[in-house]
Amino acid sequence: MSGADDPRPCGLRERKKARTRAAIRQHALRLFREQGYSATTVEQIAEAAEVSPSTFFRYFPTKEDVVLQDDFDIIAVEKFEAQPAAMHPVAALRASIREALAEAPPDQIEQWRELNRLTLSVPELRSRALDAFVESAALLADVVAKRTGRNPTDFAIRTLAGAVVGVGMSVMMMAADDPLADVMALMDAGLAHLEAGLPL
Amino acid sequence: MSGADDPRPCGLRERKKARTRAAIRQHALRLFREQGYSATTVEQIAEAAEVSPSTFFRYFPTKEDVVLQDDFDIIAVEKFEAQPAAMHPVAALRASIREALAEAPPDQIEQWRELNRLTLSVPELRSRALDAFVESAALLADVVAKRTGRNPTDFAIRTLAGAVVGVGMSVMMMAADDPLADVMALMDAGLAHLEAGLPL
DNA sequence: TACCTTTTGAGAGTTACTATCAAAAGGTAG
DNA sequence: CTACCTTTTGATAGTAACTCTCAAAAGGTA
Repeated sequence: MSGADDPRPCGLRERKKARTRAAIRQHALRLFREQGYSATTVEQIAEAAEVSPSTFFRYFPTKEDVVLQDDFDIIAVEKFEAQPAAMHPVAALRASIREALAEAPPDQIEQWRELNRLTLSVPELRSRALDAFVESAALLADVVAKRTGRNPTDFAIRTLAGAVVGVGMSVMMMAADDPLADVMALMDAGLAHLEAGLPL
Repeated sequence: MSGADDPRPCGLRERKKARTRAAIRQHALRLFREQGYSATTVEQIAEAAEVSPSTFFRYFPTKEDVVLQDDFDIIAVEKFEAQPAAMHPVAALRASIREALAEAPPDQIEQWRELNRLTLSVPELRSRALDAFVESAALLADVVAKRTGRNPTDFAIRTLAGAVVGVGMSVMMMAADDPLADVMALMDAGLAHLEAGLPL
């Protein structure tokens, strides 16, 4: 259920921590599903996971982070850096997303889907997700700058990164309107459209 | 109830409300400037503005809204709708922003600047601002759809709107890095770049 | 003046989050 | 196994952003 945990569980301590973390998230998501995000208190989550509220906050700095702490971005960025340098940035990004999805186990993808759904439907979470998106964009801009041997603060590069992120957000909003939509497929289409020069 | 809708502040009541609202915002911004956003409590603001905390929350649903409730977007959208229908959406948007700035009094512009600075420097505010940005984009997409006689849910249109918003955000982040920058000039340059097809 | 509506403040309550600190559990050396 | 050190945990107390309710005050009207 909780997908990508540490690939090598070393000490007993590490394993227990991972289990606690997974338990908290699992019970949190269940409660959110059953009674809604804001109607669920941290105290309830802690009780369900059989830890103290203090411990909850040790594992997740905020209630939002139970939903938002997500490794998809990180994986995608890793994939991006592995793309051939000659590739157009937008094309490289599309490839990265495709690869990240292809390699992830199905239950991981299903969890991403649920987190996505939740994020889109709770305004509080959506705001923070957008913020994370923008941060990823800054990272993307840096990576693109490195690939093209230009300054990371280059206006053209940052504007491009901004446009990419904007398309991503627009896709998120479209997916929010239609919960049955395949977010990742839409994302690919949106980036393809951007690659084509945004024809109307 | 006095029948007709009143777009102008007529009675004493309306004027007092406007004054209270302005006082709260003014004292809040001063306190934020003096001691920082998060170090300032709603209680302090209420006391400075000589109202009760209850009254503060009647005027602004959250502490964040003191900073974020902003009429620039609304004005810009109005301007946008007044642009000739034949104009390219991005060009029309650039013109709208230019006009909105040209018509606003200098002190209004200065306040926008300060709000902008604050918004960029406080993560909490930034998140919410991004959200507002995206909402404006949805509005923009609708307007563009009307102009071109297409479906408001048209993928190409929403993707274009997303890209525009993304460029806007990227400009905001660049301005955050360099507080001396002229946000509006950067915004115009970014949109011009997008209009040109995002050449690297 | 009398009356009705809107606005306000006071008070109590909820919840996310922070800080501290002693107890418990995990891990290690003798 | 014992003694010891480090990490993790839970209890407690506190802060601050809200929310709700209700009666008093102020604005407006007949």
